[in-house]
Amino acid sequence: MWALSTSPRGPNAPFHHGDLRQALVEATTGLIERDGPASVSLREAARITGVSHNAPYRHFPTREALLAAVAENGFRRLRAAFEEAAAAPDDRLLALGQAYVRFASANPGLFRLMFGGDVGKDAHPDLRRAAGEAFALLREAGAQGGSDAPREAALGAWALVHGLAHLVVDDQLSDDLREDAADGRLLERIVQVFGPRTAGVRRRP
Amino acid sequence: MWALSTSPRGPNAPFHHGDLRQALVEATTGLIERDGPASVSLREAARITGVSHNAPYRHFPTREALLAAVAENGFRRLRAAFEEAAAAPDDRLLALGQAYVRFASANPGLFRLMFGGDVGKDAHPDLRRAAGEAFALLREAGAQGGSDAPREAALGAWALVHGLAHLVVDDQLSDDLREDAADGRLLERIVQVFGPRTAGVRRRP
DNA sequence: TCGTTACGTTGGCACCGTCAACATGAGCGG
DNA sequence: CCGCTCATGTTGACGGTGCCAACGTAACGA
Repeated sequence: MWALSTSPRGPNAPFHHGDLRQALVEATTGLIERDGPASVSLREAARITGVSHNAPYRHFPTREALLAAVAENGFRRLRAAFEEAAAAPDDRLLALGQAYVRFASANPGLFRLMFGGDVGKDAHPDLRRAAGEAFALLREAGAQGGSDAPREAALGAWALVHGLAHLVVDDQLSDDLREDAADGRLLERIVQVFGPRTAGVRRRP
Repeated sequence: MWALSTSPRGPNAPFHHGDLRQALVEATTGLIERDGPASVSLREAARITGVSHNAPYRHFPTREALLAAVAENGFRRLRAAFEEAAAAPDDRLLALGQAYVRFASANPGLFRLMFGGDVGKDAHPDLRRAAGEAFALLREAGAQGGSDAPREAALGAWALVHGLAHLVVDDQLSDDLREDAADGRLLERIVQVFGPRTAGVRRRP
């Protein structure tokens, strides 16, 4: 899905790259998905992009900053997925949850980077902001659930979906379950037997 | 909580350490809690333990094997916590969930190592076994929930608690929520508005 | 046209994981 | 009690990594 070489950049390429920053983010995204966030290397990203091992430092002060940019990009993509899911005519909250798990299944490495705690949102405010914007839709949909304890209900829903996504990306589920999780069926089944306790929330009777 | 130096081992310590393997596991556990699983170094663990940088290789074929041993130890401790919680007279499943979140709150680094996917259970069967044994109690308690879809109910309960634990260790919760999560109150409140939909699952009312 | 400056390169440092060769001494057969 | 064996620990080396410092290149505005 992710081409590791964004632009080969032959031996007599121009001195200036053009958009090295974006190229590095894309190359790193590919590396993360291939090797996991822990073993991604600044130097290899540079190699793939076709620049010297120190060029990245003109755009990112540190390796973690590069990873933060990749994670930030991930949160933007997650928000786009949420927006698409929120347009669904049926159960909006379920659709958002399914989008969440689907995103994690499709980009396990990226998901682990975004939520693995290796980047540290405190040191990267832009990352925190992007994450907050991604979850705005989710909070909004959770708040209008009609529960008498909306805070707890929303948190429970988030925890349930977040946990399911983690079980997928950390490979804790059997193959068939992982498959069912990826396309949303598993979450649908879970929600049928396990959800807000308040009255009349059974969707699609 | 974890002393980083297990035994200073002065300059004229005996050639043989005695129980280097265990000492390395303990030192590494401390390092993980201090710096996170990603930035723990074999050489520093050796330094702390007071041996040369290559001594660990007599006990662990690779850095990942050392981390796997630490994670395995973590699963044993988690199982002990489960056993203690299962003795609770009240709601056993809730008590197990609270123990789960409490363990994560008390050992965030270790929890991230155990579930972060950086170790890979496939390559370390002992780790997989220890994890399975830790969850035996949880599965058992989940199965006797009396739901008409026990598989989905148990998975939902696991996902909810697992997700809540991840939200804690990955620092996604506000301070007061994290505190409430650590001592089990938050999970109790969540379960009151969000739980199995089937009737009569409240044990010992 | 020419200087400023953003962007990229070369070279070096300390640290890391890992391999190979060697040193030590605990434990056992005699 | 001696001496051998071999598990355990040490020294030294190699390539790779993140990052720093110094330098080259060319895009662009005065």
